[in-house]
Amino acid sequence: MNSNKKKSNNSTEKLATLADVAEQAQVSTATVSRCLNSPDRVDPNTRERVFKAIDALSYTPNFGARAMAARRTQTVGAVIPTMENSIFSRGIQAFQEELSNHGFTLLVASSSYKPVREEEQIKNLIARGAEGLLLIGYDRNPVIYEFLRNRKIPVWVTWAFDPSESRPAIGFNNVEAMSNLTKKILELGHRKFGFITASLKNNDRARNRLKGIQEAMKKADLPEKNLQLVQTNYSIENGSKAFEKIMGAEERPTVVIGGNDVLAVGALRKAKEMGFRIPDDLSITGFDDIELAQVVDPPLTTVHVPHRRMGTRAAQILVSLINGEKFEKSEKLQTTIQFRGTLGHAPH
Amino acid sequence: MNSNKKKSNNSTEKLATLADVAEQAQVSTATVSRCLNSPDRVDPNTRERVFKAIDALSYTPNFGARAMAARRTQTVGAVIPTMENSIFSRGIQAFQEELSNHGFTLLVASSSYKPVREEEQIKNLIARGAEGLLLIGYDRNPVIYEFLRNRKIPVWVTWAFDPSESRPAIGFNNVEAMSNLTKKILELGHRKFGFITASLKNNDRARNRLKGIQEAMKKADLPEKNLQLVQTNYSIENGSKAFEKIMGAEERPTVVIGGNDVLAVGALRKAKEMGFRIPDDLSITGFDDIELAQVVDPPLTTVHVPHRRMGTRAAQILVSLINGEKFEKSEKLQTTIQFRGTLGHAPH
DNA sequence: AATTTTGATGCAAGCGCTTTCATAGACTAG
DNA sequence: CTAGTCTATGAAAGCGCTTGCATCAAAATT
Repeated sequence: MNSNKKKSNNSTEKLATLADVAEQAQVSTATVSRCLNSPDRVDPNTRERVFKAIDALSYTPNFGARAMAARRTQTVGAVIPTMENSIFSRGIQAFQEELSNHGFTLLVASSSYKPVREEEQIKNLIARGAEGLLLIGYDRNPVIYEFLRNRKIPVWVTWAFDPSESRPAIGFNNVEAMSNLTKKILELGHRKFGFITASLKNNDRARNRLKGIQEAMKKADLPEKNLQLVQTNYSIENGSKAFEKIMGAEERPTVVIGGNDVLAVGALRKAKEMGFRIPDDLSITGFDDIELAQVVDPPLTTVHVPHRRMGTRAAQILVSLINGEKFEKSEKLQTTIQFRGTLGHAPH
Repeated sequence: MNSNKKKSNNSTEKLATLADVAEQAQVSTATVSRCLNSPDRVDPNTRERVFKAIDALSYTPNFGARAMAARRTQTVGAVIPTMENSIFSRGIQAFQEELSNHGFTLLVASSSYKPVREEEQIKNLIARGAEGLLLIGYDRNPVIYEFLRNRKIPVWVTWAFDPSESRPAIGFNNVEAMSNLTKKILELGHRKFGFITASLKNNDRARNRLKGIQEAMKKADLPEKNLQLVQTNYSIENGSKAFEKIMGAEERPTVVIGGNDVLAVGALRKAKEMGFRIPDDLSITGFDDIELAQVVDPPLTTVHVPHRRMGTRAAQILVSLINGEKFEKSEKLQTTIQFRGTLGHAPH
């Protein structure tokens, strides 16, 4: 293009490097490096000179170069399905705090619930030097696991614990959690169910939650047709739409179970718009117990998940793994039902 | 330590490198590199051999090495105050989508509203090769700006537009937005105000929102004491507490303005708990118009911010800047008042 | 006083890539 | 048939750092 592109910004002069600092401080690059990485191995006077030079030159170490030379990045990656709502934020927050305690940095990426995008992000994180990976749920192309195994990158699955899966994980049993909730719902006399879920494809957590409902229903001798299912993407708006769809059917359920809180809240909103009194005319439940659940009216009855504990523990495990410790056991965390205002007796 | 630490995981065998691929495919490293970066510059047969080798070895390029050799990272960084609620998520989502359209990757970090942490994160992003930076609001140590200028890293401020600041930005005028809202509130007869805000320190957006209220009140000849102020951190819970505090005072306001939706929703929840009928007994307003605002009951009257447009445009600007184009003009986006159910006439 | 130990520093070899420049072969044109 | 033009490839020089090894002076030990 035109020549002024060359002149501007970052093109002309180069940024300060370790070598520049070394020169300015009249020491070798080795010494500067030591100042940065093990300051006590260098004489206080020299150190001061070096730091002065660093300041003067606005020097920042080049992470890539450092990573390459040291063959360490002190970085772990996580790819979560979405950052748009706060389903994962509390857990990830705890994850990163704990990592930070161990001197690690977290790189997060999101997949938008798309397998292809997840794969890209995984590779991207690896390329950026992630020494360990946190992934949500089990479901993904085995090729990825194989790839990761080849590259010897420790991986840990979270947000799920499924005894039928061999891969180690830390999380809760989605089948059990949902089955427990369903039992409570059954006790309250409900016999016709609606379930709004994320797409079941590529989502073991969603499938297992469904399974939990189905198992509990079966135990109560309810036929499958008593469960009306709608799959959609996680968003409040979609929850509303799905709710409308369910209520448009001839046989209306007396309870609508949300695959997560976001969906449930969407349903709740629409339900109120449509004039349902909650929980007298209709019950609604969620899953996750994010902050949202407490601010809607009535507050949402939901399954409480120990997000923070999950995140913290996951960090500890991953750090051990990276440090070369063997570690193969899954850990199961308990969920509890958080009774609030949206679950009541079946009407009549 | 014990020797088995050495043996496990990533220690023993090394990962495949470009050179390994080259050897396996019987070509030079240059050719492999070309296969990756400009595939059409290499013979189809060779290319196929190379890709086969890449697959066979589970090779992934080392980002750090590439960045160093190519002196490009195609990465931009953003540091936002928090990921815990969705205030920034929509804007950042749009930001990243647009970046992605231009072949850039986004690295996000969060500062937890702490200046020190923000500085760390900025340096971290720079170290990781961010070629441009998106920052929220103007307020920060000038030293940082100076540092960034030295390093020739393009920076753009967003989520704010303040004509009195010289630094270029894209965002909305917080003073104006809040002043407009306040005028509406005044028109409805309110004379006593409560304002729940984030800490005013290091937060120009919060300060300007306050200023907006104050200006409008002054224009209406209301004394300063008619505005009761509580500073707290952004969270629903804190919003509730702040609300309690405000209502504990002898002179109760007839309207409580939330510095953002999260705070407002916390106030709303507590207000209902305390038995206020909203908006008959008391009005409440928010700021941001995040999804949360629509699901509370009554739905929150708030200031709508064009998050997505802001993010998209910010990405475009930053990309231009990185490509060496000159670009110094701030852009102002319009906010609108989103009237919903929590703002009504002053009681009596 | 002679020897050993210690501490601070420098030298230089890489880490895994990109890219310039050179080369060699295959074509095209005169 | 020779000169000129392409095209596909390789050799090798770095990019900015860390770190093992060597060096040397000063401190500690004998």
